[in-house]
Amino acid sequence: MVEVRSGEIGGKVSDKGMSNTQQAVSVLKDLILDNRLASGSNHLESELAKMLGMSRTPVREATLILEAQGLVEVKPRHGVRILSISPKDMTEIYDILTELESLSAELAAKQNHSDEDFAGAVDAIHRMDSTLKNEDREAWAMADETFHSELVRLGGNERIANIFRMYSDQVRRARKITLNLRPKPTKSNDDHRRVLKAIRLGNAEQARELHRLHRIQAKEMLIGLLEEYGFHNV
Amino acid sequence: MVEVRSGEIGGKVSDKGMSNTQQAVSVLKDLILDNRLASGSNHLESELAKMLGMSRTPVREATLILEAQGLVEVKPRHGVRILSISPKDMTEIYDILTELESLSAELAAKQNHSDEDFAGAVDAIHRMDSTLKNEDREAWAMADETFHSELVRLGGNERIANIFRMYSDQVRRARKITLNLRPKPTKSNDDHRRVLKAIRLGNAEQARELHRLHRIQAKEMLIGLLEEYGFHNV
DNA sequence: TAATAAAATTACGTATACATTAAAAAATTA
DNA sequence: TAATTTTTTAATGTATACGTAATTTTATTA
Repeated sequence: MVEVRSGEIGGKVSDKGMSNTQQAVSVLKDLILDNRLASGSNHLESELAKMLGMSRTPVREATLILEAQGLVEVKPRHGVRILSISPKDMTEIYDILTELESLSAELAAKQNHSDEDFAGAVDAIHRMDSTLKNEDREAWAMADETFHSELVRLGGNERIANIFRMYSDQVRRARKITLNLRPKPTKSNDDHRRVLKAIRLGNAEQARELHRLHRIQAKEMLIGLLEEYGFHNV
Repeated sequence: MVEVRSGEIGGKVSDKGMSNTQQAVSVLKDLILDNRLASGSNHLESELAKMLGMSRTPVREATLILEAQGLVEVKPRHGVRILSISPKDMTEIYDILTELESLSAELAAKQNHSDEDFAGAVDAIHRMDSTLKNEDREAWAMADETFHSELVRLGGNERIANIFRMYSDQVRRARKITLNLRPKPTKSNDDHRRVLKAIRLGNAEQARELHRLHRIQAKEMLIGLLEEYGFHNV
């Protein structure tokens, strides 16, 4: 049995001010995204409670929150089921992100952002370049996600940002798998550069369409890989 | 003090098989959407528990779920705050729905739906026509929401359906207010007819763009009305 | 009186107890 | 043996108890 608490395995260093419920959400999410709670597996409330070193009450609350976020399914008397992601799920999520990120690009282009506002996105692109040179795909993926997240932030729609975070969590496992199967993502870096340029020039429609295309291509490659390699549930 | 339980005021007729937590979610949601729990107001867990005739535990769980759905904010020691909707919130939500519904129209057009599949949408349009003739705007709004919901269903992306439901709930109060301020929504009916036609003809790009335009116009009118009449928080 | 400190209140977060009921196991019957 | 019924087990849903800490009230001081 795994004993998981903040300072030990859980990950997060500082739990200060966090309620047990919030801690449980955070730790469970980490465990799920790391695949240490395997997708498809079931876990009783009491088991998780023992694992997290707290009573059932906050664990139960956490599972309800995670269920609302789409990471688990609470099935009475069968425990909490860690949801897996199928190619169909990936398609659904990528379709949504394609639309909402493209809209974000459009909205970002329509605003009067300062150079400072773009610093995060510029830095992300730089890191994508350098990590790609070093063949560090793990780090490249992080920088890539940062760029997308910056794009969404620049768009200024907070609800899109929430949706983005939620679905990024859900597809992380699948992305990790395809990361080393896919060809070297040189084009992604170029795409991002072009999108950012269009945004900075205030060219909303172009930014939107460029990003949309980028996303659609990324989706097709990813789904293709998942199906080609037979990952029907991740 | 208001005593709210299923058969009495709560609304839902059958609570069979529903846990108290689920009932609490359902009843509280109804109360919020009906504005019987006013937006902006705060309510202690114990108050809601007494109101719903159950202990704090399920009520607390319900508020966490409703918080994850964006209807309330849980503020320790200040109670549960019923969130209000500002024009900015409306803009955010309508922008999201515009994209996701337009995508749904596109996806629907790309599928091979039978006539039966379209029955719901066709019926909704008929009801929009008849209710408009009878000047029954309340009923018109219901039919309109049904059409949009059918559109999303035809698109086949379940996550979009979830997002749609969630945000429809959030904007219902605001829509109700503008319903009698707006001009007679004749054009909406025509728009829907055209979108549906494009979908049935398999003209994905046209369906997408038609619906997109429809949504953008609806949004601008709605936000315009809210601001014109000074509804800064609904 | 206004500002500060002390005391009282009380809402929340959590643990725990327990009834309910679904699932599993055992016993019975055909 | 296979199917059915009964018994047992145990996970959940809910109520409740209670410590903690934030807030409010009261008292004290300048």
